[in-house]
Amino acid sequence: MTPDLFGDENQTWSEALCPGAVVLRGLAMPDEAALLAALDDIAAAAPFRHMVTPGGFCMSVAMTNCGAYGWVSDRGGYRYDAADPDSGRRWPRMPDVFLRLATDAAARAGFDGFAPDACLVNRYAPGARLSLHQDKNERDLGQPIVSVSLGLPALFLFGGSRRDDKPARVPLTHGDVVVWGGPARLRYHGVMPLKDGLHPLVGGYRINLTFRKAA
DNA sequence: TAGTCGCT
DNA sequence: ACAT
Repeated sequence: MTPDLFGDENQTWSEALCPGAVVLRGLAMPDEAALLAALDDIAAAAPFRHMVTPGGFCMSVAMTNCGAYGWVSDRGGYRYDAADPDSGRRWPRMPDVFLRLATDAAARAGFDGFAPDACLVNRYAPGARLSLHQDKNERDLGQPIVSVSLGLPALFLFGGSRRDDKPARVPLTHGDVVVWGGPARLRYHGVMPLKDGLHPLVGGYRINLTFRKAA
């Protein structure tokens, strides 16, 4: 199934057209205040930073992590590391409110037993973007990806298994959760440059929580 | 190619 | 295309 079949820009995808991928719109967040407070605690312990790609470019998205493992990038490549390279300390533990949200969303998307040990926290300021890429540094590709959107809206690009497959354009906003796994696990994805705005709870940013089973 | 840049 |  190719992403072309999704059709027009504003058309939402469906499980029927994209096996293994689900968008949960406005997922109920039982304790949104606790979620955002936990986010602040993580950023205080492991500050957002702009990582460098193997090509030597500074990423526009600012990142931090929580959980047993964190995704890091430098001139040596991409990898998961139990320690924050900036501090040498372990990443902050994954808050229970994060874990519940991720496992509930995965279960609702048909992936029972998801037990993430890594949560990459991406912060998009206006103009920040992520070019098309695959998540393939995880040990067990049988485990899905759970992506939680907070704050400003963004246009998510969901492509095929080849870089030159035309991506579907999926608008995502605060409270949306995308889950992909199984046949969709290695699909290319990215985010268009963020537009300016102000979210009442999050401010002038989009925050994305990406849950993975890294090890 | 988790990048950027330049030309059609 | 470029360069990692």
